[in-house]
Amino acid sequence: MSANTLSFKERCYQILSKVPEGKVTTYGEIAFALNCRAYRAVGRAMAGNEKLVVIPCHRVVRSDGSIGQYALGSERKAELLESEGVLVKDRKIENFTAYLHRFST
DNA sequence: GGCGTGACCCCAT
DNA sequence: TATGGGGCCACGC
Repeated sequence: MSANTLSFKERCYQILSKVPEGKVTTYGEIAFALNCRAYRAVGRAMAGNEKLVVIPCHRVVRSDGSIGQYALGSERKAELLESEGVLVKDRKIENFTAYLHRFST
């Protein structure tokens, strides 16, 4: 219920918060977890993130395995992912599906 | 109240 | 395999 009172952005942050360190997720997965197809809206929610320090938005990548964009720059995002233990090759995640975290059991 | 944009995704060529 | 075009939802003006 309380989750329903949260805005779309807040829900995105909550789901993203469920992603453990060393793992990554995709915009589509987050949208799917919200029972919506608003993958665009998820990106917009992250783009306007003012909780950059609180929300690990750098763990969100594209379904292609590409890093995608980032508030501090895609390069910075890659550095953070590598720091998390995720192997990044040419701005793309190696075996990214292995690091992909699924919200459904 | 309506239009355009965006840290995207999928399909067809 | 790479490139282009269309479509989805939420937010700002």
